[in-house]
Amino acid sequence: MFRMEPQADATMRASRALLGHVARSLQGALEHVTLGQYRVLVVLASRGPQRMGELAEAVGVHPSTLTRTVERLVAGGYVSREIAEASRREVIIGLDEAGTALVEDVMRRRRDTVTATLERLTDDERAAVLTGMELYAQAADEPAAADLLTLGM
Amino acid sequence: MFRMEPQADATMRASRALLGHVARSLQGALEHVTLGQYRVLVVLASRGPQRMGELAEAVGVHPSTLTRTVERLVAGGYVSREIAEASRREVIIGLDEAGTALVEDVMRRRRDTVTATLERLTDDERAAVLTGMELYAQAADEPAAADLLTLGM
DNA sequence: TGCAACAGTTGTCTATAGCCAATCTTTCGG
DNA sequence: CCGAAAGATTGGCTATAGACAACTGTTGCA
Repeated sequence: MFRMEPQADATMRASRALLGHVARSLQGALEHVTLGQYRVLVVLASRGPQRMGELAEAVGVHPSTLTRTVERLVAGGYVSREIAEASRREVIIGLDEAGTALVEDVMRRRRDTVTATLERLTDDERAAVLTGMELYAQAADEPAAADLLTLGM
Repeated sequence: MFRMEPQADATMRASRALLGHVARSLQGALEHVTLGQYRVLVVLASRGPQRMGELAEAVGVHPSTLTRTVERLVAGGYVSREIAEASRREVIIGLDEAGTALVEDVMRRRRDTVTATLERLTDDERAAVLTGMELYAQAADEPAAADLLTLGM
């Protein structure tokens, strides 16, 4: 029977580092929108335009709550809000320019930080990181979208 | 000139997986306290008892905001609040039982998820993950506490 | 001893988030 | 073509967070 602790420890340490990078990438965005609002943007970025109902379901809030949140996002130019062609009682929310830019900016920052970290390593080390990260990512369950949303991914 | 993208991609994927694990570990706690309140608990867990002023500074909020937040945490039995022996104008906040339990529970869940992920790998693969994670953790700047707090780490 | 600086709290205000119930419009089925 | 169901919004309420200004009590120093 082997001991899991050393690996788990190393992974927890690396997770702290990675999460520090994730967190830092979010800081800028959180000066413009709240975490809850950012979560809406992330859903739209990954799933494309959505009906209010789907969106509320995806984000996990009451439809009436989403109405107000979307109201603020529209006011900020982050999302667009239009009546569906097919059915006039449905309302479709989509990412607008500011929203797209915000999400892309966060991703770019995150990626830059990761890249900067990797650049401190030698080629061999970098290859080892690649292998380790790929294995971990594969072994992990596909992270439930709902889980990630908690933290605005 | 080499291409950084593959490594950065893999690392971003792994970060999503890890972040999913972090988020899931937080879900339970967020049924009891808000993310902001949890951040206070995390600071206390990592730095030990603090003065109100230090704590407000660490969490990055106005002292008056912290007064109210601490009020709620005391009411929930998460933290203790007592006047400093040395100076009666200072107030020391410390983790109480419920607070300690909450933070430990989150950490335990997180660790369990990581461990479960690693258990799906062979010994060799696990060793490769260990190596990769350690290299990345070393190369990363020590994550600024302030950054981690954004996500309640 | 007396005053200035320090540490926190309290009062007041604004913004966001969250829910439920009620309402309005639209769509769909009989 | 009429009533029920669907989709979203509005009104009303509570809780949290956040800031600033004003205030209270405590230290420390001159």
